[in-house]
Amino acid sequence: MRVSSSPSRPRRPTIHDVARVAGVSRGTVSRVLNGGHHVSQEAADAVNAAIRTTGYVVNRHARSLITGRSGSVAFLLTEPQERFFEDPNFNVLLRGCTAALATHDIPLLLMIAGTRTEQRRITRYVTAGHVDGVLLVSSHTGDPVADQLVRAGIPVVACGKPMFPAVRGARLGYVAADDRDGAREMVRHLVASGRRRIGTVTGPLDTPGGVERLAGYREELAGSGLPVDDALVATGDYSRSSGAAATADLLARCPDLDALFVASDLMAQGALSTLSRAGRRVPQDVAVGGFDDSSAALAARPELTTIRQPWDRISAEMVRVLLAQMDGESAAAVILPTELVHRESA
Amino acid sequence: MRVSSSPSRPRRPTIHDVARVAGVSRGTVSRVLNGGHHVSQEAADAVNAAIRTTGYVVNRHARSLITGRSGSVAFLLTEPQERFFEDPNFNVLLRGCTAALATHDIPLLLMIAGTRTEQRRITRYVTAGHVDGVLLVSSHTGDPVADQLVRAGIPVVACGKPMFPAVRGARLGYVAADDRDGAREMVRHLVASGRRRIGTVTGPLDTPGGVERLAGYREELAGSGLPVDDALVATGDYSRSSGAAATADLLARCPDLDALFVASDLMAQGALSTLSRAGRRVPQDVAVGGFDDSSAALAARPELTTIRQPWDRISAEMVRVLLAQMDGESAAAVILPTELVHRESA
DNA sequence: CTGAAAGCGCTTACAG
DNA sequence: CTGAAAGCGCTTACAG
Repeated sequence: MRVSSSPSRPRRPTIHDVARVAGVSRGTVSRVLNGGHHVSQEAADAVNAAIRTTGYVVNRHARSLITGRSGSVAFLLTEPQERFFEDPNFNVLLRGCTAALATHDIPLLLMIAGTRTEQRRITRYVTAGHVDGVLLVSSHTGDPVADQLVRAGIPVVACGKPMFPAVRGARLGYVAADDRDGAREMVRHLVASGRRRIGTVTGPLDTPGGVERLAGYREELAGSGLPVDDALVATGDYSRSSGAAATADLLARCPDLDALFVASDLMAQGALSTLSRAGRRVPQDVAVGGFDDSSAALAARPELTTIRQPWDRISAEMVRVLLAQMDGESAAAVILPTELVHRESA
Repeated sequence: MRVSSSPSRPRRPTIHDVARVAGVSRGTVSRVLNGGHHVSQEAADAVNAAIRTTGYVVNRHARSLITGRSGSVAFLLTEPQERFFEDPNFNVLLRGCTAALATHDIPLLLMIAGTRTEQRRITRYVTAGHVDGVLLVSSHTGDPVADQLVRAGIPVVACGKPMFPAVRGARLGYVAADDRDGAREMVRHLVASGRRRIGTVTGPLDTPGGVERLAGYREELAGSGLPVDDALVATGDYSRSSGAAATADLLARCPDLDALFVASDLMAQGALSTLSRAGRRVPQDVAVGGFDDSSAALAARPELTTIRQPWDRISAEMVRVLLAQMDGESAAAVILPTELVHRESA
C-alpha cells in the first residue's frame, strides 16, 4: 500500500537510495549514520558521499519508531500562564534552553499546562513517550503534573528547587540560583549603607524563591544584630501589581521603613510606583533592592540595584543535567552563585 | 529483532492490545482512531472501551511514518534573538499560538534561527518534513529561511506582512494588524489634542511595521493640513535604547516638537526617559503615543497612550490560517483592526 | 566489517 | 462494515 505523496513534494531520498548510490547495504548506511562503528573507512566515505549527492536526511519518525526515543524534549510550564509570561526571566530561560538543545539537534516542544484539561493532556502526551525528557518550570507545592511525570520515570529537570514532597528524593534533577545567599548579600548591602528599618516583599511562600529569599533576609538581619520584625514582611506573587500592593501595606504598617528588599525586579517596579505615589524618594528616603537582574531592573526609574541570577548558565545547566539523565545518569542538583548588581535604587 | 525496553518502563499498550481486548482487528481499531467512519456502533463502542481499559495512547511516530505528516508545527523566529525576546508582545504571541495549537492536540516546536548555522540546520529539519507547517516571526527583507521554506512547499504563515520579494505571491499566508490605520489613529489623536509639531520614531524601515506606521503618520499629517517635515522623523530598531537615542536626535534637531508618535511601546519607554532627562514634561510639554499596548505601556511612567494590537486574535488567526493551509487550502492574508488606548502620556 | 532479515506500531486500499 | 496484509523508513542482533 502506498500513501500517495502530494504532487508538489517529490519523494524524499531514503536510506535505501543512499545504499544504492553508495553500493552498500542499508545496514551499513545506518551504521554510518549512528556513529560509524564497525564500518570500514572506505564504506563510510562512500556512504557520506552518497548522503551528500542524494541530499538524504534521516526520517526521525522511522528512527523513533524503532529506538523508542522521540529525540525531542519538552519545556513545560505548569504555572498559571500569566505570571511567567509576564516575567522577563522566562524569555531568557526559554531562549537559553532552546539554544542549548539545538546544539544537540534536539527540538524543544513548548507545553503550557494552564488548565486541568491541559494538564491531563500533557501528562498523557509525555508519559506516552512522545518526549524523552522534560525541562520543568514550576515551583509550587504539589504540582500534580511534575509528580506524575517523575513517577512515570520520565527524566525531569526543574528550574529552581522543587517543593513537591511526594517527589523528593526521586529521579528529579534541578538547577537553581543560590536564593538564600543572594538575599543575604542584598540585605548586607542595605545594612552597610546605613539602613536600619529594612522591610521585605517576598515571593509566594509556596515557592522556593519565596521561602529561601525570606530566610536569607532573616538570617542576615539577625546576623547584623538588627531586630527581625514580622510587620516588615509582606508577601507578593512576583507580579508587578502585587509588589505595589505589598509595599502599600508595608508603608501603612511601618511608615518609618528606610529600605525594602523585594524578591523580584518586577515586584520592585511595583514597589517603586507605590513609593513614588507616597512621595518617598528612592533611594534617599527608601532604598529598594530587587532580585533577578531582569530587563525590568533597567527599565525601572531609578534603575534597580538587584541580585543577578545567572540565567544563561541556568538554562545551559538544565539541558546538560537533563541530557545526562536521559542517558541514564542519576538526577543531579546544581546550585549556581548570584551576584549583586549595584545601580541607583540602593 | 526486539529493542529491549528499559526495565523501569513497562511496554506500552499498542493497537494490537486494544484489538485483542475489543475482539476486533487492528484495522478496525485504527478506523475508530481516525474518525470512526465505516465502523459499526457496536465495534466502535467495544474499541473505545478497550482503549480506556488498556490506557492506550497512539504512537505518533508509527502514525507519522505511514501518513508522512509529523503532527507538529514549528514556531520559527528568524530575527536576531535579542530584539524579539526583549519584546513583551512576543510572549503573548507565543503563548497564544501554543494554546491555539494545543486545542488541536498539535505540539509547537520552538525554533530560533539566529546564526547562519542555525538557519541551515532548521531549513534542513523543516524541509525534511519533520514539521507540517511553520508559524513565522520574521519581517525583514530577504529572509533566506522563509524564502526556502515557502519554495519547498512547506505551509508557512507569517506574523505581519512579509516583505521578502522572492516569495511574494507564493503560498505564504500572513496575519497582521492594520499598522497604517493604527498610526493614523494615533496621529489624529495627537492633532485633535492640539499638537502641531509632531515627530515620529519609526521601526526599522525594512520591516512592514516600520514602513506602514511611517506611511500612516505621513498620510494623517498631510490629511490634517500639517507640514510633513523629514527632520521630525528618526528611525529606531524597536529596542528601548534605540527609542531613547532617536528621541535625543529629534530633540536636538527640532527643540520645538510638542508630540511624538513612537512606533513601539518599548521604544516609547526609551523616549520617555530621554524626555525626562531633557526636562520635558509628558504630556504637558511633549505628548507621547506608543504602539502595541504591550506590558511596557503599563510599566511606563506616565502610562502610555498607545495603539492596541489584538495579539490574542493574531495568534488564533495565524494558527487557523496555517491549519487551513496544511489542509490544502490556499494561503490567506488576514488584516486585523487596531484600537487606540487612551492613558496618560498623550 | 557487512548483508539479509526481522520488526518497531501504525494506516489504508483491497477484497469480501 | 470488517479482516488480512502490505508497507512506511529505519535499527540492530545475527550470521558470516
